[in-house]
Amino acid sequence: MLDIKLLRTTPDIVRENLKKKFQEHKLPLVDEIIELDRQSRDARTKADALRGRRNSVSKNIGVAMAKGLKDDAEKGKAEVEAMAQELADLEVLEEKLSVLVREKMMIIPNIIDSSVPIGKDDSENVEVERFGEPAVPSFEVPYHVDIMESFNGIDLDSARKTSGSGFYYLCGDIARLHSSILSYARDFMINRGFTYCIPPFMIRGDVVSGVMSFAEMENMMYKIEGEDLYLIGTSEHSMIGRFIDTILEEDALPLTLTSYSPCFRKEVGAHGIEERGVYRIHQFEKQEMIVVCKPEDSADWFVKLYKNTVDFFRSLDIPVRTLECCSGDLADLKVKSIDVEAWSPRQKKYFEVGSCSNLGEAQARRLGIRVKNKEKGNYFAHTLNNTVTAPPRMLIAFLENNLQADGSVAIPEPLRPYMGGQKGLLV
RNA sequence: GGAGACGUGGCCGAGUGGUCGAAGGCGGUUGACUCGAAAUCAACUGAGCGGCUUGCCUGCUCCUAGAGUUCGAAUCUCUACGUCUCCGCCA
Repeated sequence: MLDIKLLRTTPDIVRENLKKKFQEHKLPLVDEIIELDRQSRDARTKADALRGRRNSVSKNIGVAMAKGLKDDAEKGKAEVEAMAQELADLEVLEEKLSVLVREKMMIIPNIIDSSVPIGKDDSENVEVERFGEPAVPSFEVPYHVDIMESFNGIDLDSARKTSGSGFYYLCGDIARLHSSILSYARDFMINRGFTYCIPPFMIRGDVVSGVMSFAEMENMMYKIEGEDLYLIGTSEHSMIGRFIDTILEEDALPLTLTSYSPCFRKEVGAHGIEERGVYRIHQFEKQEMIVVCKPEDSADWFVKLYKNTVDFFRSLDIPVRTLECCSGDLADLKVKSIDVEAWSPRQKKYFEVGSCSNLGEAQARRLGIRVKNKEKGNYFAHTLNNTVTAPPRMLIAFLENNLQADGSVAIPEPLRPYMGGQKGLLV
């Protein structure tokens, strides 16, 4: 959500941005909003004047009553009553217009960063950089479920019976690997100065509607029957929700947080949920990073954030690349976004394992996350979020890249302490 | 789950129909004193939106939310939501 003042004063910036995002169909909205905003302020001004008059007359009635001047008091009452209908009508109009302006403003996308590549859809996303050699071994790399099964590490059949498709039992060393990766990811981020948090895994409806659009809510969130509670789709939901309607002290910034949570997603409309395996599932776990900072710092934090993920994967010998989201594929709330993709030696291509986003002030404006400042006045913070790692999907990359010719899986050095010192998993 | 209490500014807390946007305190900022923001004293210190004469100007809105009573509501009525305490249950 943009500042309406930006639209009032420099509508061309907003129009230009719409064109860059290939949303020409929204261009008429700009003038519509400007006109509605003008009407809205006009109604507001008139209503304010009437309310002001009512307030002062009412005060005088009090004074007159105290002095026992009955006639003066009655005269005042009559005057207020006379303007009551006009005020009531104006207030209805005021409400109607301001809701309309807000609704339409919600549809206007955030101004994208000047560095975002222009493109229509995900086919035009741009590879930024590769890290590590995307090697293809001489032997054939099996499907990840087969690798897991070779260690008796997964039971999808039972999960289907108990919970349906899109769920899994991880067992033995594979389950241990899953937990180890999360623990390592947690410590990795703590070592980089982030504060570790475990947030609520369920949140109330008003928080949900604050942090996502209605469509997302319908397609992603599981609701607890009979309660106003939803299972979180990512810890970002509860981590950002924590700051709704708060005014932060400037010197408390930046907030650099890393959070763990299970994540629950309905994945309505997403294809591939039926795919056998743990690529797209209803339940997974994730180590996340969240930054709340001053506007001038968010661009730097964006780079730092995705580099953390790159470094994390590289420390586990997994080749990755960064793929920048082009203008047309960028969600409306985002200023800039980059995916971290891991190399799949089996598919001989990269696949998404993390997503780093700079939301600018858009999220903060929606949620009322402000920073206290006497001179400049309070302002909206910038918010960013990024995945450290999200197993079990991450395990696909891990197993494929660390698989040896004999079917064993090497455990990279940093992970060994979390795996009881094992150097590898033997079949 | 049963019973009761309560929801006021960054925090604590007063306020039961009329200069109440709200006493007092804590915290914060600034100034004085000082070698020194240790102590003391003084002043200032909620948020949002609008107007113009852009001023330390002015108007409106906000005391959980919504509806109602009234000339006028933080204060009265209703509803919803939330929180706390005790009991029960439980890792």
